[in-house]
Amino acid sequence: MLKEERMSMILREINIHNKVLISDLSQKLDVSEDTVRRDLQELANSNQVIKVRGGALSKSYSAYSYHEQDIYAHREKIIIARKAVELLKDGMLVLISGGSTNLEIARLVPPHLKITFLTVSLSTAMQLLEHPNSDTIFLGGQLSKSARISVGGEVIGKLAEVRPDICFIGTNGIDAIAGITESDWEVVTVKKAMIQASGKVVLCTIAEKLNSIQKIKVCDVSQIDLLITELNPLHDTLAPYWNTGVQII
Amino acid sequence: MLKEERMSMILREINIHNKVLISDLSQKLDVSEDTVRRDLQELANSNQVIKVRGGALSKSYSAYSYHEQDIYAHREKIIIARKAVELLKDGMLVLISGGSTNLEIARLVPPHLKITFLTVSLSTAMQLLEHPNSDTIFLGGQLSKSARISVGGEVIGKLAEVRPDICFIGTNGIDAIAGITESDWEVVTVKKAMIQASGKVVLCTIAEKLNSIQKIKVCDVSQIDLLITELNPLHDTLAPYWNTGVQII
DNA sequence: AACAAATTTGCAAATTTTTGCGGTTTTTTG
DNA sequence: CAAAAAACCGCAAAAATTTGCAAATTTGTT
Repeated sequence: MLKEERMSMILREINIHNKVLISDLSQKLDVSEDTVRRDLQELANSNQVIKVRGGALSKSYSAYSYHEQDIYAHREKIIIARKAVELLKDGMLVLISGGSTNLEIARLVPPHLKITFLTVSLSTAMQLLEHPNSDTIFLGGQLSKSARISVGGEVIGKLAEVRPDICFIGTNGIDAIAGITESDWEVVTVKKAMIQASGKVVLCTIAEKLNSIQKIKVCDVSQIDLLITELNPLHDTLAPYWNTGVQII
Repeated sequence: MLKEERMSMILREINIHNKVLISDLSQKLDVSEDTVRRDLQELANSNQVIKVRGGALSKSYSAYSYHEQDIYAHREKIIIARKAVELLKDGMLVLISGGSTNLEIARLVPPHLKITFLTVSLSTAMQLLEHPNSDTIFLGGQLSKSARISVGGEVIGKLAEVRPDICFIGTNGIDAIAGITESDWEVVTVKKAMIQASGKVVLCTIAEKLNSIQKIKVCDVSQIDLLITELNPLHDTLAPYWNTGVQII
């Protein structure tokens, strides 16, 4: 294995877990702990990670995260993202929205895939730029301060011109009867347009959001093709959704 | 086997796998490791691959990329940004490009100002979102991995539809005779359009970049309205620009 | 076709970089 | 304070690169 390859695997590991242990890496990469230590030192020298005793931390974990609220329910979101990236295939046109779950998906896109991503989220776009083989297109427009995505007519217009194979959206509210609901009018408008545009709609959300209702409706559950949570599809919590026509994984 | 034939096979291999080992190639192509090494060196010199010890990596393999989080010449850039934000007035439509100097400007926009910003840079946009009173509009399009800005027809088209009061751009090369020059064709195209669109063009650059020339021309110095560096306008280094018609502060 | 010039290739020796390991020092933790 | 874990140090083996050079190959010209 090339040194740079090894170091990029370390970086990737740090991006995913926000931390690494020297002992883990040594085992996983099949090199001595000293080598891992030297690699981490080098990455720290070039300001790419933060070296700490026993391992290293993601820079974003300490420095950047003044926006991103310390990624709530990170573990669950990783489980969801792992399921989500399974759906990706070479050559796809993929629409991906904002939110921390989608950001996690962007992090976990397998490096070898060649995909064209469309996004409206600044942080998702930044993450996707790290991917070696994929193109990213940002659908521009007025930026929403709260959601940190572009909203308004400009985006809606663009969304009417594309036909993505698949679309990943998150949500703050989903209920078997009330459907998908949000609290921000502009965000709802964009999500509606995203759902309208896409061949297959995937909703990714932690189980906590199940059975919660917000003020503005995005769509019915039946308009979602696939629902991804961190739970087993047969878990009781998901029972209300078993007969809504949506596939659950 | 012809040399060019061999080198194109190497390139293909790199494009498929994102990396190659000299030992592998030597065996597969039935030439000595030295020959492969020289080939890779040549491909690296012409900027087609990234040479590393033991093999080479695809250029797009950004994992080992050095996106400098720590800002080079930060002190100087703050001086420049302080001068730049003096130009901002309530109600302006301001176009602002990427680069660390412009990011610094975005940081230092006085909180009370009500401004509408247009930008093509992800990091600048993120910074501008922190501003309490200003709106930010992102001009979307295909994102350039290296420059981390949107490029291509989509952006150029949008730029033709707006008429900002003022535009802040940075550069890697400025020379009194050669003009403003850059090394990335896509970036040059966007900057040209930005200059074309704007009422007043402000170039912000650290003195180190003065009198350096890159490969592709953006415009003549005379097309710039205002040049901002960290130096006193009467400093010797700026002498070549005194009679170019550009105002210096 | 022949031949000289220029380029390319392979080889071996010298050099540099990387890596693992044992011993020592420093830091953490109870 | 003492035991354990991690980091540091120096060294030697292994791997990769550089360099000089001669042989082989390609190119251009008559």
